[in-house]
Amino acid sequence: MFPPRWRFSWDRCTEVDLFTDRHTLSQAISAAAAEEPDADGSVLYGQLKGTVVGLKYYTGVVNKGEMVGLVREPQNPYDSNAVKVTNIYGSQVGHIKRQLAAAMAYVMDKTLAKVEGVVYSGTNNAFSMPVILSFWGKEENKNAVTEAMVRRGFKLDTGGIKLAGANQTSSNSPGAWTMASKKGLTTRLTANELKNAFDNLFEGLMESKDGEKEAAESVSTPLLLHQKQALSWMCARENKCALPPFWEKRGELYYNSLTCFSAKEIPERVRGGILADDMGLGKTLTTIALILTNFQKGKPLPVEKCEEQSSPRKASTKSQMVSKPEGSSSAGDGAGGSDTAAGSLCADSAKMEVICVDTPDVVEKADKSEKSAGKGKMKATKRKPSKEAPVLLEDLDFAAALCGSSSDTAFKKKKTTVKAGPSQSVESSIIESADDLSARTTLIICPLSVLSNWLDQFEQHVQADVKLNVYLYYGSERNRSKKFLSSQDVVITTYNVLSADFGNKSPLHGISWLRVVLDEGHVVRNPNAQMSKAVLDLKAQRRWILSGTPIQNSVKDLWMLVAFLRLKPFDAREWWNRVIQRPATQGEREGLQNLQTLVKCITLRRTKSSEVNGRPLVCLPEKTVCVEQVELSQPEREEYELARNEGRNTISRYMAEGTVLRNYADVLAVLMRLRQHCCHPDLLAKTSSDLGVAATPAELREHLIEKLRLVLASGSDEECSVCLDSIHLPVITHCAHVFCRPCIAKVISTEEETARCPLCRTEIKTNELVEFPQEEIEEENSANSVKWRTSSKVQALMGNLLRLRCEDSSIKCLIVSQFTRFLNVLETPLREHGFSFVRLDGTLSQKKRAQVIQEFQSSGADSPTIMLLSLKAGGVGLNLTAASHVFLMDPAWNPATEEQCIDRCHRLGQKRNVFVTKFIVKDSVEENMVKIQRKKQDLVEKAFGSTNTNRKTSRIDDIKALMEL
DNA sequence: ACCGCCGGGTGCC
DNA sequence: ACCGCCGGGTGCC
Repeated sequence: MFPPRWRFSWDRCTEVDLFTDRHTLSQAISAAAAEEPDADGSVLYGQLKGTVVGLKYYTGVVNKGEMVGLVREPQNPYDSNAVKVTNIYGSQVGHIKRQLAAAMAYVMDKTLAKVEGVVYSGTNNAFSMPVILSFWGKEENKNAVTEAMVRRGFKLDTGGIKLAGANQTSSNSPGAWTMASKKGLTTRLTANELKNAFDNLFEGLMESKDGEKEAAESVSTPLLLHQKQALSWMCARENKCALPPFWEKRGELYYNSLTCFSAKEIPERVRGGILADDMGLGKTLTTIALILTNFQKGKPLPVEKCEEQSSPRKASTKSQMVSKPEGSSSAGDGAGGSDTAAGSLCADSAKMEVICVDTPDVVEKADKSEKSAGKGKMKATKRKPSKEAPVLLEDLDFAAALCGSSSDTAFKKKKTTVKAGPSQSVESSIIESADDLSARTTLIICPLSVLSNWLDQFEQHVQADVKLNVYLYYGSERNRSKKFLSSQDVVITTYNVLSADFGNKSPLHGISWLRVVLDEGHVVRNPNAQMSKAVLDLKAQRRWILSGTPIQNSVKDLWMLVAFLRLKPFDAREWWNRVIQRPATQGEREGLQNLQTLVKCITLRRTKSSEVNGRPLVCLPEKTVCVEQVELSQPEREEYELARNEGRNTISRYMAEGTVLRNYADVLAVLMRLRQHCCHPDLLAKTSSDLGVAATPAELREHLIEKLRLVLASGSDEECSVCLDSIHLPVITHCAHVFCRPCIAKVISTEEETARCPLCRTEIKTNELVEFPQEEIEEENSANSVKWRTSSKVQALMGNLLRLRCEDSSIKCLIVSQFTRFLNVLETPLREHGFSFVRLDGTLSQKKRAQVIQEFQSSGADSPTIMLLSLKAGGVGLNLTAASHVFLMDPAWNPATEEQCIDRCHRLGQKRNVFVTKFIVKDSVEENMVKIQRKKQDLVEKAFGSTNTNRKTSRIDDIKALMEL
C-alpha cells in the first residue's frame, strides 16, 4: 500500500472554479494593483528561507518554482501578524509560520520592505513547504530591515540562497533561478542599452503578421494593403484561441513559464491587443472595418440595407442638419454633461439618418445623391453645408440635437434595423464566456477631441445603403438604458463620460460588450485615476487599444494597457512589477526579453516609414522646409539691441549671484521680450518691466501674476516640476515658481507645517498661491488695436502670401505663431489685402473649433485660404490637410512641437506637396534658439538618468547660449 | 506528520 | 522525579 504520499501540488489542483468569481476577483486585483508601490528603484536587501504552513486548509495550488504573493492579514483572529501566501490568481495557499510572520509583519506594515516569495522546490507534504523570501526596498531602509529581522532571529542572506541539491546558479535576481538553465548570462544592460531597447520596443513589430483580409462589403472605402494586414491580424487576435504569451499546455494543465503557475482552466484568452500604428495610417478605418467584418464566429456584422427610399430627393444639402435644441449649451467635456448628445445614426457616406430617442421633435433627414467620391474630396463637398444648415456634424451640439429630437417613425425605423439577435440584455451573465453570442455592441471610448472624427469616419467609410446603429453616448440627455445601448452596433463615448458614470450605476459597466476599443489608449496611464478604474472595470469579450504613441514615458505606462487587456497574470500589478517591470528597468536581459516578447505578442505597429514588400505604406507628398531669414529694419534693430543689452545685464547678474533658478521667471521674461521684438513691437504691450521689490501685498500679487503670464506666454512649454507634465491649472508661488495647482497643493498637504517649494526650498503656503485671473486674458485684446504698424517679419510673410496667391489662388496656408497676440496683429494686413481667413487658438470652444476646421478644410470657392493657428492649439490628430503651405512665424523651444504642427497638414489625405517656411530674424535670439533646437535633436539623453534639476540646469545652459553669455 | 511540540506516564540495567 | 526518556496525540494563522 502506498503511504499517503504527498502529491505534487498541481495534482492537488483545486476543483474550485477560479473563474466563477472572476469578475469580482479581477476587480479586487486591479484595486490592489493600483496601490502597489513603484518597484523601479528598489534594491534587494537579502533573502531568507521560510516556511509556508497550513496548506491543507486551503485550495490554492502552487508549483515547484512558482512565485507566490505574500499578503498581510492583520485582521486574522489568531494572530494579527499573520501573513498569508497566495498564488498568482490570488487564491490562498497557506500562511507564513508564526514567528517569521511576526518579523515580516513589522517590516511590511512599516512599508520598509516589499517581500516576495518563490516556492522553489514545491512541497513534499500536505502540511507545509519551504519558501524563499526576497526582501526589496529603498536603499535607505536596508539597514533598518536587516536589523529588524535579526532582532527577531532571522538573518537575511545577501549572497543568494544555496539550494541544496539544485544545480541552479543562484543569482541575486529573484526568480532568476526560475530560468534555471541560463547560466552565467547575467550581465546587466547599461542604461543606454536599456533606453535603446525601450525605444525600440514598439519598432519592428510588423513582420509578416497574418496575411491580408478584405473588409466586409459594408465598408465602402477600399483598404490599403497595410490596413488589410492589420484587419487580418485583428480578426485573428479576436478569433484564434492562442494562449497568452508565456502560457503553454502541459498535459491537462495550463502552465505559465514565467511564474510557473498552472491551472486546469485555460487562462482567459486575450482577445484583442494594441494597434499602435503611426497616426495617419488609418487606425480608425481599420477599426471600423473590424467592427463590420468580424462579428460573432468570424462572420460579418449583420446589417440591414436601407430600403430604396434613398431616391435622391433634391439633395443639395447634405445630411445631418439638425435643429439645435435650446438649452444645449456650449463646450467642455461633459463630465457633468454640459451639452449634447445622443442619437443613433444610420451611418453611411451619403446619407445620415438622424434618429432620436427621447424627446419627440423634428428630425431632418437628408440624402446625398452624389456617388461616393474619393474620401478627401467627398468630405470637402459634404462639408460645404449650405448656409441653412445650422449645425454641423463636428459640432457636438449635433449630438444634442440628435437626441433632443425624435420622430416616432424614425425610431421605429431604426428599430427595424436592429438585426435582433438574441439581444436579450445580458447583465447578469458571467463575463466572457467565450460563447456569449448575445453581445452585439462595440463600445468606443475616445478623448473628446476625436469624438467628431469617429462620427465622421463612420459616416465616410460605411456603405451608403447600410444601416449601422451608432450611438453617441454623451451629454446630459444621453440614453442610459442598458437595453437600448446593448442593442446598438456601436456606442461611442468619451473617457470623461465613462469615468463620470463609473460608480454612479453606470449603464456602460452593466453591459457585456462584444468589444471595447480605447482610442488614444495612452491617455489612460495613471492607474490610480478614476478613469483607469472605470476603464478596467468594463466587461467585454474583446478589447482593443488604439494608440500612436504606446509608450510615452516608460515601461510603467504599459501596465495599464496590459491590465486592460487582462493579460494574465500581469493584470495584477504585483506580478507585472516582479516579472516584467523591475527586471526590465534594472537591466536584466531576461526581463527585457520577456517584455519584448509580451509586447510583440499583442501589438501591431507600423510607422510612416515602414514598408510592405519594399514599398512604403503610404506615399505622402513631398515636404520642403526652408528657413527665410528676416532682416530687422534700422529702428527695429536699435530697439532690439537696447532690450538685449538690458537683458544681458540682468541675466549676467543672476548668473554671478547664482540665482538664475530663483529668478527663472525674470529670465524667461527677458527672453520673451527679445522674441517678441523679433516678431512685432506691439507684442510687448504693457510689461511691468520694473521688477523691483513689491511693497504691498497687492503689488506682490500683481508682480506674480505678471511673472506667471510671462511663463505661460513664453511658449516654452514649461513643465510642472512635481508631475513633470505640462502645467495644468497653473499657480505661482511667492518665490515665483510655477506648478500645477493640484501638484503643489499635494506637496503642501503632505509636508504640512514646513512645506517648501520643490525648486528653491522657500517656505510656501496654500493661501499664498496665486492664480492667473481669467478676466485678464480678454482685456488684453483691446489694448493694442489703436493704430496698426507693420514689422519686418510681417512684411516677409505678406510678401510670400501675395506671391502665392498670384501663382495659385487655391493654395491654402497655415500661419503659425506661439503668440496669439501676433496672430491678432496679422489679422489687420490679411484683411487689408482681402485674404479670407479663419483663426484657431486655444481659446476656442470645442464647438467653434470644429466649425473653424470644417470651414477651412472645405474646398468651396469662398472657403478661407488662410488659417491663423496658435502653435499649441488643439492636440495631435488635428486634420488640416487642406493647407499645403505652412509659415512658422517664430521658432519654438521644442522642435517636436513644430514638427507636430507641420504634420497636421503633412499627413494622410494631403494631395499637394507641402512647403514649410520658418521665419528667423537674423542676428537675434531666434537664430540661437534654432541652434539649440538642433543640439537638442542630437542629444538623445533626455529620458534616462536625468533628474528634474538637471533638466533645469540644462535649461540654464540654454539661456547662456541664447544670450551669448 | 518520515517533523516538532506538548504533556502524561514513568523511572537501573 | 523540582529531572530525562519514551511514545501517543496532535498539528496554520
